[in-house]
Amino acid sequence: MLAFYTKTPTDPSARQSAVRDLLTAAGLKATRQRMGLACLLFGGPHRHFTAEELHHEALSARMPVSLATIYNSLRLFCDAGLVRSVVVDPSRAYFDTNVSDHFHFFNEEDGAIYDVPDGALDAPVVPQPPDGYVIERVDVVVRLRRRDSQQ
Amino acid sequence: MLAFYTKTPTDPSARQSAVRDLLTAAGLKATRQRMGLACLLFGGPHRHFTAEELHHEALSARMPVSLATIYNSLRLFCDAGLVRSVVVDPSRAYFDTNVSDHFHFFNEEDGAIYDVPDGALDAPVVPQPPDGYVIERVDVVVRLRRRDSQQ
DNA sequence: CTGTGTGCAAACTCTTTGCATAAGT
DNA sequence: ACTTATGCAAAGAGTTTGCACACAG
Repeated sequence: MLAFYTKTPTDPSARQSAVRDLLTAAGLKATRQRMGLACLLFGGPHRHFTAEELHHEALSARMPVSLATIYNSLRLFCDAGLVRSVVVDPSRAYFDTNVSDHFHFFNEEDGAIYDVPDGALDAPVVPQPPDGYVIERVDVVVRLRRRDSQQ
Repeated sequence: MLAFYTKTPTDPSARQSAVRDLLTAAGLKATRQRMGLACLLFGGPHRHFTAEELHHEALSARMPVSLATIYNSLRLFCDAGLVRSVVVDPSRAYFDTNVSDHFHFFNEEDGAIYDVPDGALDAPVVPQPPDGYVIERVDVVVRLRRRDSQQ
């Protein structure tokens, strides 16, 4: 999938089939809606987004998709490892097209998420998990506030 | 507040007034419901809980409180620094009576939260925040899975 | 063709809010 | 007394689901 990012075809039809391959390789049927969403998500640089944002974006791009399908597709993409969820806000689900290990800045005031640049934050030393458990993932969220914001 | 934990009075009426002091010191009116909730939360060792759990617990302890009041009180306690929120699950708000800096294990399967023992995980080196922002907090969540659980 | 995905609307969960009543200082 | 908190029920957000129709393989 990384390859997809590093050499996304600019030719529309080649790109179309690259997206199709991406989906089928993940074991997903290449429906019109999923193709459209995958194009939006994987056609450019990595990004963070909510279901709602992706929905608006799809509608703006003249891809009629229902919000329910957005949620369904995102769950499938997540299970397939094409995107990952970012848990930063208890009231909204965020997603990230960058599924590699990395950490996040989160601005609670406007809901913006940025990647912490690689190396800016030492990978935490993984602690011993409780007996009988294995570590699935270590999430690090650096919560931000505008410097001039009062509390 | 730490003092409250290290020397919670066992004498009921002394304890009652310790809880009252805790609330008024935080600038909160000491109502019956808040006193009851504060007793449940701060009377023993530190704990993690959801609004729903606290509600059940209060009802079991014969303290009739509405769920709305639980939510209102938790928000106030949070603002007052008596408890902190733990963001681990996009569908539920968790709270923690331990407001000091520490990290969490989270078992997604049953929703259980444990503290990572101090020293088991190096405090991450705090990265340079984006211009104009200051770091409010660094959250670290170690997601767990049962060793024998398939995916 | 056959099975799966989609859209819509309605259900569902968690959380917040409005308003009349009750309680704290 | 005066002000603020409470309880209830209803509203509100975000997400999921059921079912009829449409579409991909």
